[in-house]
Amino acid sequence: MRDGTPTRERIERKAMELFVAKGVAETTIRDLATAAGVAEGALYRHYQGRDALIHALFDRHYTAFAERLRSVVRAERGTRAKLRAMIAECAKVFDTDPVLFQFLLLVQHHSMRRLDPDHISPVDVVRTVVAEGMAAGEIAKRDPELAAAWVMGLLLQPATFRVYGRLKGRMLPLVDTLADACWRVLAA
Amino acid sequence: MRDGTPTRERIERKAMELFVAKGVAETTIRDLATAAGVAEGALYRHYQGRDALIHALFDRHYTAFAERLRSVVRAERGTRAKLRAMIAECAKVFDTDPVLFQFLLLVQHHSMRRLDPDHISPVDVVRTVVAEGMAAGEIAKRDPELAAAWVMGLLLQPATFRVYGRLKGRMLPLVDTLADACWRVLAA
Amino acid sequence: MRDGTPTRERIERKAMELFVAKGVAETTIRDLATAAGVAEGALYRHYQGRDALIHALFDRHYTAFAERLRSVVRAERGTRAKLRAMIAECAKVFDTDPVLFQFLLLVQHHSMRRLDPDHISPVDVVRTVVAEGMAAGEIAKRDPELAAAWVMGLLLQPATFRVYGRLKGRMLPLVDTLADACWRVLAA
Amino acid sequence: MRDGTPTRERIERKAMELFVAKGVAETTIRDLATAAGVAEGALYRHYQGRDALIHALFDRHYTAFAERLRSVVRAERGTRAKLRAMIAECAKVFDTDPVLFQFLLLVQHHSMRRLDPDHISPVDVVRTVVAEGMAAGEIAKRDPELAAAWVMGLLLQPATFRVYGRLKGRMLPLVDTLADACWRVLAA
DNA sequence: GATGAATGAGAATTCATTCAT
DNA sequence: GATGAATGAATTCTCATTCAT
Repeated sequence: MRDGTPTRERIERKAMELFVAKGVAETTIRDLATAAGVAEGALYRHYQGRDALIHALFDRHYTAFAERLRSVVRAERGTRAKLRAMIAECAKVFDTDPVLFQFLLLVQHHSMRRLDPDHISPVDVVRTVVAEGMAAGEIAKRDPELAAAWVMGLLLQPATFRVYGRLKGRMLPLVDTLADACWRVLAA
Repeated sequence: MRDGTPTRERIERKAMELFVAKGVAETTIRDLATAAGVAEGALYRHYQGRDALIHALFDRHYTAFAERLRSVVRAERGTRAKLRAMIAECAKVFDTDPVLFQFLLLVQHHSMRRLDPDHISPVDVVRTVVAEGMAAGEIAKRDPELAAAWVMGLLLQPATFRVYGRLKGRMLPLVDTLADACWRVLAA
Repeated sequence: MRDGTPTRERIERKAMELFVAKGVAETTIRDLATAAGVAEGALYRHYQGRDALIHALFDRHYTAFAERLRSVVRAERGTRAKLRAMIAECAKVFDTDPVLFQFLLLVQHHSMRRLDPDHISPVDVVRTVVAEGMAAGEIAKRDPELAAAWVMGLLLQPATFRVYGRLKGRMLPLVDTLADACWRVLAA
Repeated sequence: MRDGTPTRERIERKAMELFVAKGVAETTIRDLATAAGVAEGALYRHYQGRDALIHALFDRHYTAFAERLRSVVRAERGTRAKLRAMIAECAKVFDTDPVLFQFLLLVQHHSMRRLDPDHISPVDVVRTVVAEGMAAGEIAKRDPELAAAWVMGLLLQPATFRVYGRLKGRMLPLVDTLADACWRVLAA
């Protein structure tokens, strides 16, 4: 332990930072080892190989994030409140740990195709909320996949703009604005 | 010319297909040469190197696509009609040439970050339309970047879902649905 | 071509020499490349990888040697003459190209298990000769595999002793001695 | 002691098995540690390093085996009986402990080449027996190294065929057959 | 004595690019 | 313009050995 953090954790944190900063394909084992302050070979005690490390990282955080969403959703009553809670949770992550948020954004382009199918994904959580909202007559009936896509698009595209600098400032103050936009799109 | 198509065009077409199918970073010169039916060295007749090929490809199509959007927008009067026209144009590209659509809007690569700043981008076109709509009082006044992000999110996220198989069918029949959604989000 | 020999041939010749001199497992790609006078990467244009190179080399020479044996056997009439011809051929190889002979000796410890089963092996040639000799009543009837093992043992063990320096001199002068020994063991 | 066997013995037994099964060069310290049920570092308590382990293992058993041969030889009178006794002893080892037999006589490794010169080897025992047989006029006079090679070849090649599955069954029933073959080859 | 994470020196492999033909 | 062998610099991965616990 170079700085008190267990090696494995340090590797994963630095890996996430590098993946976000340079891209997954552009980050080498050497980059990871240097950033984590260990020898290259040390990574192979913790992961089978580069791909395994990447996959483990995506899998774990993607699932953990889905659980977080599910948890905040469960704490609310009514579709609108649930949507708002999800958006607030995302905004909180974005503002508190932008690296994690951006890392999760990368998922689409990498692991999505080969994620453990029995793990739930954030998309599933959104989909469930809107599907239940339709069943309850709170929002208009349509393909729940499309509705879920809209919710995600209304949230993720602004986040992406923020990442690329087109939008400034934190996301948390935008929560109500974003939630309202979702509601206008979905409402019955 | 192996099949009547000039070499350069064949290279670019196959390159785009590979970039979309495997990712830009994962596609090697050898892959490109094999797919295009030429020797590896031949690529260097046409481009300075790998990066130059990627950049040329992206730059050309990205700008052309922006021009197409600008052109359909110019043909319409009124923000709602302009938005619908842009969405229809995107849907047309998505259905006719999904490879091009993914290459331009969904595939991650470095070229996205370092576009020639004097070239307009599709995002700029969208931004201009919503900004003008706000100025004309047709849609609610807010940060035009945010509004542009919403329009793009409402379009691109469903497209992404289609690519990954969560949504089925073509995009063209969805045009009105998508345009309506945009309108609900933006309208004054 | 560094010395007029095509690269691929040069690689294979040097590889054989190194495998015999240092052992297969102890010979690195770098060793091979250096000996052949090419860059390490160049090997990968000719072989998929290290294992493929080794396998190709064994496979080719083992099969070629079996063909040589079959050919000299076909030219003779009578089991005794056939045996003598095989032994003479082996001795000739041993004296002319000791590296090749030793390389073939290595086969047992490597590729034997995974040789292409439709290729004939030197062992098969020997086995066929003794089996036909038994059928013709020229040599005693017994398990042809055992008889073949004996013939090979009487030949290969002296060869091995020569390699390790326990026996001196060339093999060719020993041909009649070896053939007689075989005959004493096998004869009816 | 994981299973009652002292650690050191367990390591050596498992090492021998792995060396025979995968080859000496192909067996890693990790393989050895895993098979023996100890940590990698623990091996260094017992041996200076990998090579020392291999050497110790080979040296000890090779010498012990030579002693066994010498002992059975001493118990017999007459060259024919001595040869038969050696062959029987080998067959017994082959049938009882095939791993040991293969490790000593069939597996290729460097230790074979750098044996302590003051230790006798099984080959020396054979050589002595045939040399004495020649001196006693019991077998034909010729190069004793060649005669020793023949004896070993007539024994080891069938053993090799058994290992690779060309011959079936145990070696012990073959003892007389093998001894007779040796005798036919060597006899005056 | 034992553990297993960590090291560091290779080893195999990949790949953009060059160049003789 | 075209070819594909060759280069050489990275890159991933392996593994004997060390060392703090």
